[in-house]
Amino acid sequence: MKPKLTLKKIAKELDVSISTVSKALRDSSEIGEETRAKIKAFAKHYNYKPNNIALSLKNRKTKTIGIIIPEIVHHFFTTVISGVEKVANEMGYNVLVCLSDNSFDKEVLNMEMLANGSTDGFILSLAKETMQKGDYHHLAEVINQGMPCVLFDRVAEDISCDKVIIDDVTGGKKAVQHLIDIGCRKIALISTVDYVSVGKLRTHGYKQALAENGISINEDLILKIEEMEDSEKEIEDFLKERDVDGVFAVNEHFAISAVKSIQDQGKKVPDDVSVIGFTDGELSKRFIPSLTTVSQHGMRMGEESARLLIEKLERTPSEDDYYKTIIVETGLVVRDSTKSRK
Amino acid sequence: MKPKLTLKKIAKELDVSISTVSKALRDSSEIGEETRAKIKAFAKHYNYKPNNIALSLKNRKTKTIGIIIPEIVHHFFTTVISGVEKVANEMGYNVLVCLSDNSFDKEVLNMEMLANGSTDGFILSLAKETMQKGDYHHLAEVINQGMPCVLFDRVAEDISCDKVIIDDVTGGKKAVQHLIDIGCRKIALISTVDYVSVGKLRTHGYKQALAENGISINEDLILKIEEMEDSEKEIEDFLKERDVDGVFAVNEHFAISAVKSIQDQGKKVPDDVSVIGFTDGELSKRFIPSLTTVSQHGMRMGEESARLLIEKLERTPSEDDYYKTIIVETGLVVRDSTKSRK
DNA sequence: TACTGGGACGAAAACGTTTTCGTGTTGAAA
DNA sequence: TTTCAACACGAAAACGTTTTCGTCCCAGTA
Repeated sequence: MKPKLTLKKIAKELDVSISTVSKALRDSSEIGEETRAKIKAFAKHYNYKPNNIALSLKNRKTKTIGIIIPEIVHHFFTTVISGVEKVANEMGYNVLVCLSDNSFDKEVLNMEMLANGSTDGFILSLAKETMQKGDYHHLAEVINQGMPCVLFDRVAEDISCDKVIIDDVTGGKKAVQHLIDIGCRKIALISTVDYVSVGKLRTHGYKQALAENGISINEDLILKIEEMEDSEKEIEDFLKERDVDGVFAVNEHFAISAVKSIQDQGKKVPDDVSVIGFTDGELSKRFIPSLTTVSQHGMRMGEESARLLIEKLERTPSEDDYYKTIIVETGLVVRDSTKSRK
Repeated sequence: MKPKLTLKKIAKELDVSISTVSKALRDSSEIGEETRAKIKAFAKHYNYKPNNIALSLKNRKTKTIGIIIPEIVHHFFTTVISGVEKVANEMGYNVLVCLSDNSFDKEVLNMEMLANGSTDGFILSLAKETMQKGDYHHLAEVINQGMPCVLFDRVAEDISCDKVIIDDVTGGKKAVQHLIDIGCRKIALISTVDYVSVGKLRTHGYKQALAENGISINEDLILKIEEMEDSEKEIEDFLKERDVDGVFAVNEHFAISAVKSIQDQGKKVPDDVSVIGFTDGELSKRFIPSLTTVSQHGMRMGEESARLLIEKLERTPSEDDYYKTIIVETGLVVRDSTKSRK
């Protein structure tokens, strides 16, 4: 086991000064042809690599960006990470992933860690608990310290920073419009509680689509789910007592639970009831019947977020500073769970 | 925007020396009651947090561990990350996630980054390409430099370091034994090419189970898939021409493709053919019929890996050093895709 | 011969910590 | 009055870099 090589050791070995070694390795013209060659050969032979930590301290930048997500065992978020990683790597950045577990406290903790020099900036999707509390002081504080920050998907209106979101309203509208187009009239909505912004917005879209098509909104056809754990049963109970010909679910899981309970009732998807989900994941794709969904392009969102962040990092901070919000458009992926009933 | 507070600034502000501030904040008895209180109050009020990078440089440890995985959009790996994160956080460590994209070059690059001071050690599952090449010099080198390292799931026999694996042979055997127990005799295997260790080992288990039950091994019932992309079609073609009553697939995707093509042939799962998969993911759980699988306990593997790594990090390196291999046992989760045919 | 300029290199500061080892002041013991 | 702890604090080195500014020497010019 040989300990890591440093400039100092090279210097001692070759009997020159540290500065000379540093300059030689960076191809400074200050150093004579001969010494330069000697030093570079030595460094190469013993596989010298500069110490990242020392560089970070010196340059006051770490070349790593942090990303904090509510949960990792979730297809959408992993595709986002994937996108972030991709452009980060292309631009020479590392990615530090943290999980908030949807907990406010963990989110605060994570941010504190990342803000204390570990990263140059970060990308964040808010924890459910944070949105519920509506407490964003930790964000404001870190941003105020000059740390660039990009919010994605689950964002807070009143925080001023870059954002990458999808147009949830339009996405929801698109989904419901599809159901209407294929002839559904009694359309149920399975959503989350309102403090989760995406749930609220998609519900908006649902209502808009109905309104625009002259279909009256029946609040009894709207289910709002709080706990993922009990969702399956709740959905089953909900659908059992209602006569619907279309279901719009705000995520994959709800959509699948809906399909199941419809089938359990002896009805068929899509023949009797059409079902459409949100977030295009492996589950939707491979389920039987495969699910029609509104796709969220997580990869693209990750890429955009990373690009936005790095752009900000590599500019002088003063250069006309303003915050962008990028809206990545949703797509409708029509599969087997919806079918025209004309 | 206020720039970050440092010891130096506090010192200047309070007109004491840097050392005094440092000591006061660390509650050194060297510093008088009064000054200590004053400094701590000031630091608290202005929310001083020590700079992680400087600490890392000083202590020569970063309190972060790296994890390199072949792909993140994969349920198993995300559960592993989840496990790693959990125990890492408990022990006060951060987690730096890198993706090798199953590419040898990216794996090498990632390791070099992580090894240059960014992390204290790392956790790794080999890229497919790496296993194919059988080239582990990058690993050997980094380990030789004294960086602790834990391999999980896709490991290399001839690298000496800690390892966390499942008993793939026994897992495969367990699966096939289950099929045999419920009365299957013509059992197909859908596996990966042999250089992916897990594919090879599970194939072993398949053969062992057959042998132990006096069923002859028919190589024609074994399919080895190279490219994920074409897998669906390959499986379809394979199953179309063969008469089987049971299928053992080495992952979720293959299992689902198998179910689909069996159904396309007009046969029923599990009535005509029982199907069992490997790796218990969301897909298996929510598919209809839900899949019987061998569960791999990714979370546990992540936890064990992290524990192993941190344990090594926090011991003096000389203290009787040896390498452990932890085998986390697989479980059989019986669901709707297998059924006794007696 | 005296001066100048530039080539080749080294010393030292800086990034933000921690820690070891002074050093100056006080109060009490001799 | 002298001496010596104990106390409270500061200076400086160290971690591994990069970079600015010297410094030295030699060759070329006046």
